Amino acid sequence: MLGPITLRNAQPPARRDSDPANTLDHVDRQLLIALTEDAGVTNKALAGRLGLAESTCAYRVRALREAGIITGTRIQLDLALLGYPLQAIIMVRLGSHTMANVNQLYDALAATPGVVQAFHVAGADDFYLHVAVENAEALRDFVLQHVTSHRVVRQTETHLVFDVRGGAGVLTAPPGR
Amino acid sequence: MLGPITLRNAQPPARRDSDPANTLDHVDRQLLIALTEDAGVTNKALAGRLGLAESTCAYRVRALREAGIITGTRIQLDLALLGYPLQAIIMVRLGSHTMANVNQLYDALAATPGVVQAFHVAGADDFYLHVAVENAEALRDFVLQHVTSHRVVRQTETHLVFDVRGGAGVLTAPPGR
DNA sequence: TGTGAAATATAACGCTA
DNA sequence: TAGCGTTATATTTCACA
Repeated sequence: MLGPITLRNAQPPARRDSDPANTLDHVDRQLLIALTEDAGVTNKALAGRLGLAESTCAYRVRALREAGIITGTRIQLDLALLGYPLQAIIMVRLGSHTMANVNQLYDALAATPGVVQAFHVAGADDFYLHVAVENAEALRDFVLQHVTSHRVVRQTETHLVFDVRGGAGVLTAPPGR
Repeated sequence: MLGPITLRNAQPPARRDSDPANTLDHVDRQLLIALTEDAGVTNKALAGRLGLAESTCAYRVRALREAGIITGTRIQLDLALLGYPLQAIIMVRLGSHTMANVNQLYDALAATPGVVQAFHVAGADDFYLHVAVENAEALRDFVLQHVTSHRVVRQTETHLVFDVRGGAGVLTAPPGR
């Protein structure tokens, strides 16, 4: 695996400071695309796929991590197999929008078990919560116990999720190239 | 890295068939939590953290993959650093809901560059698209060129995303244990 | 970019409880 | 059946040319 990196002598990331996107060349882009499809690919396979030397490939991936472009790697779980087959988007609207209220609630909601992702958004609603639960009853309990129980929450709206898909992402069509 | 696996003789996943969630023991749970935090952790470190033998640790992770609980690993990208600092949720409502219409549009939207995630939902709206774009102009163009350009799309509503966070996930509080 | 050597990870095996 | 330790193989990492 292209694991944690500690650079000792070289200083690769200097190049992507002020305008990172424009310093990403075609090879970097291809690397990111390949790694987005499967982060578990070995350096050898990755190098072979792009026609790079293994040493070069490892170096560039390391540089992408150092530059902060790649922020980490996550596993993907089958939530249904884990016993949480029901997903929903819960839209949360506050009654009071002081900075403290908003931030505290955001922290609390994101830390609530069952929350897969939390969006802080502009507009009439304040947060969208993507949650996964065991069943309809658990969903009701989730909203009552962990969302509307917060004083600042004025209103919620729960939308059942039939399906979620990872999208194409941003890397398929180079922006300025 | 706990990479792609090709089992040759052993058949580990037999145990989690009919009721997978209930066969997940505490060790599996801890493994998934650790891997969710950082999928790039080495097997050695993972084994050490949980107090398992390395061989056992590797075996269990492999079994989780074989069972389909772990469906893959993805890298996380800093979208802003990549030149896409603006994120939005676009709610999409159709005018006609034939199965073919819905599925075709879902496919098309998910495959559109810039789409990070696509939700197919119940209710008045049909899809929520989480998108990342270069700037406000690109967002407008995205909606006009890639969403409302589809005939079946009756209405869209775009909500700016201030911030997204990964939530606590489903694994922090064991369900039946 | 390539090479080689050391460190590490993985897969497979046999043994134990 | 699950866990452990060992071995052989594969892979990564790092230093140097």
